Amino acid sequence: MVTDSHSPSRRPTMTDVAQRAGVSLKTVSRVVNGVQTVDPEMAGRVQEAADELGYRPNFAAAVLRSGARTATIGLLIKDLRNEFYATIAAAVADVARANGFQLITSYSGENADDELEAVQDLCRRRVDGLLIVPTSGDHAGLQKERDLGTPMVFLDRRPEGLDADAVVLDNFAGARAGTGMLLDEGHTRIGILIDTLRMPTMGERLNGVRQAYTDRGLSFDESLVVHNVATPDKAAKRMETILAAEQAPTAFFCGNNRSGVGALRTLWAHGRTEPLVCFDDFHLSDLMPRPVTVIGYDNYALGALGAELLFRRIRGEDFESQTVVLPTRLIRRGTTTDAPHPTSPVNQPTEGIQ
Amino acid sequence: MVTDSHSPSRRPTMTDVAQRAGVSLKTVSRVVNGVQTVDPEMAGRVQEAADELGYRPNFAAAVLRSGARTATIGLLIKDLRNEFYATIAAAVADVARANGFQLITSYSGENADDELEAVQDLCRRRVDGLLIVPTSGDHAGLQKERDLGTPMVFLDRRPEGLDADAVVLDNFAGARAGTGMLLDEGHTRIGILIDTLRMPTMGERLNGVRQAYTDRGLSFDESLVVHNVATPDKAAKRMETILAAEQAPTAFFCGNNRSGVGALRTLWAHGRTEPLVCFDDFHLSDLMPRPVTVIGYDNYALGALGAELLFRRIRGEDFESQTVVLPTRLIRRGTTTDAPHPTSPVNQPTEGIQ
DNA sequence: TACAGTTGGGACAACGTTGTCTACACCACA
DNA sequence: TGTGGTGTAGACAACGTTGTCCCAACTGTA
Repeated sequence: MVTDSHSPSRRPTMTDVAQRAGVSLKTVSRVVNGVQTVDPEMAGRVQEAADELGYRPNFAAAVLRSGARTATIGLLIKDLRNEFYATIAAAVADVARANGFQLITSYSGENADDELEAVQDLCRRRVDGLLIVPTSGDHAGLQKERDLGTPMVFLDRRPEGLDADAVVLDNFAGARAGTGMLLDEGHTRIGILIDTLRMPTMGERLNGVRQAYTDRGLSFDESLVVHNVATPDKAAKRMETILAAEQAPTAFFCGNNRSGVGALRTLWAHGRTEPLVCFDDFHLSDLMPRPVTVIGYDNYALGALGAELLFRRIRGEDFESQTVVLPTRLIRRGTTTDAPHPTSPVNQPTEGIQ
Repeated sequence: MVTDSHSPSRRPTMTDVAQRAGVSLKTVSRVVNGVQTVDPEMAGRVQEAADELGYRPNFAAAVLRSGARTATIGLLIKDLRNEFYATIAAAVADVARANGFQLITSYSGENADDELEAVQDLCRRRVDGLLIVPTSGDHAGLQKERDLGTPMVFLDRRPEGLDADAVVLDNFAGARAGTGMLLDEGHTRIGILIDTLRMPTMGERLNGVRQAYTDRGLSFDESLVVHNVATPDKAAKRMETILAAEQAPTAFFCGNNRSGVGALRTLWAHGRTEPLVCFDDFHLSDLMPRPVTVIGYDNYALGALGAELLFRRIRGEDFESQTVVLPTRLIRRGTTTDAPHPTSPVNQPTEGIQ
């Protein structure tokens, strides 16, 4: 049997460095942490030994002993291939970096159970805070984790059954303005394509649509609403049916960019020119063959404000749970000029997109 | 002076649970880890105590003691707002999740020093592996970290001055095919817009352009190459000058999607119809007012294959450093049908985009 | 009743680091 | 020469967990 004097790939520890430099463990600790009460000659020797061995401090051990922060936040988010989520992630990453924190990006899952499991894993890792872009409905399960001392901020959707901060969009006002524009242009039969109403944001947008009708003393025909349009492909298919119908709408409102893009594809494939308003701006929407009016917002700010809020909590600031509502902006293309519309007051972010 | 019997927000530990359940620390450990040699009645009592206190295992402490993996990988990447990087990040996130790992997404920085610093921070945190989408030129500084036991895989660019795995695109073949198409259509004055040649990928693409000329016995006019086109705005501006020139090119080749999008903007704003080939596909490129031919590739596969490679290393597989070259595909729009072109052999990924 | 074998639970040390306390050497000053 | 202060370094314990070892209590059998 061969005795291996040292396991081959074990990382060197402070003890190894101390031995090599002929000093105590604690002195190495002092040098590594830049404590000034070490004789320069000795510090030099220690540094040399550390370099030779390729010593790298074990951050987790230091955190464990000192009770310091892990300097890590978690982000629960769905699909980074989606421009909307990717921009949020970019904003959060920027703020984390500015604060010297690392960011763990985790999947928010398909339902409340997945979400809870992901949160619990991050809590086991003792992240200092969590940003959650929820997919599920009920967040009551997370209350316990928050009470246990992990601050949470929700992005894009208000938490349900849970007392926590949030940064959301003014979905109602945005949809109201977008629909209003179409109504004011004389359209009364507006086809509405939305994703499932289990997403509260969709409900808010649909209510905004209804309100635009009410504002003008018009009645809204609920049969013009097409539900569960979750993907561009679905939207494109549904549009085929809609356009073929006898009394086809003369204009369209799409609840998000996925349905919007799909609907446009079909519309243009048939050479149709019905105006379409899309909630969510999307990349290159200004380069499209026909002007696309969109309801845009500062997506980056959504993430950045959420992260800032979280860091205030992490720094120990204590305040009532708050919900920041970000304004949307109707970006008219090809009709009149861009015009902002009234919305809930909010500290307007200054960060630009791109 | 008030003695605080227990600090207010300290998380409960195994010791606390043990005390409450009236068992030993070790028994709690056994229950938490699902060891079967515990009396069910006692296990129940422990579980109950743990639930009441809101006990959450300290993952870092467990890793420290047991010497297990941190089950974490690091991803160094630049700007998630860029569709190219976001897709890579999404792929890496998916593979990490499939392996039960968490993903720390960190910024790869502007230069080799930033990059090294980011890598070192992740090594202090003892990530089990690193995926790097490099921005800098020289990676020799990372050799040490790799030797110390952190496997690394480079994405999109080959490592320089460092022995490590990589997954890259066949930039040369892609550019050659794209330029070849324009030449075969009869264009000989092709304007070339590229970013800085300090990006080796740009050099490979430019060489592909040159090769296309050589293939056909044509000579390439280097004065048609516009360098340092780093943003869409820059591309749009440079195009203004180019179009105004006396002997303007009759076709264009853009080195990446940033320059491509900017160039198209100016081209279309002037109602020009010169064909343009763009390296990198981009979102909605098929919905553009005029057909845009692009050199596309499976971006998601780039990230996924890199992550798979990394996990093989993490699992302890030992093999020579390898570089996987992903094929590109010339996507002709508005001219003929899509046609793949010959390229280096590689196990073709099956994952689709979106 | 005595003994071996099996089962379940606790005591203790260790992972790699830092906080606290103490010890020693040196200097200045009385 | 004694005293006190300062500057530097080491000993020891502790962070929250798990691995190892051992012991007590059962079981079944001769």
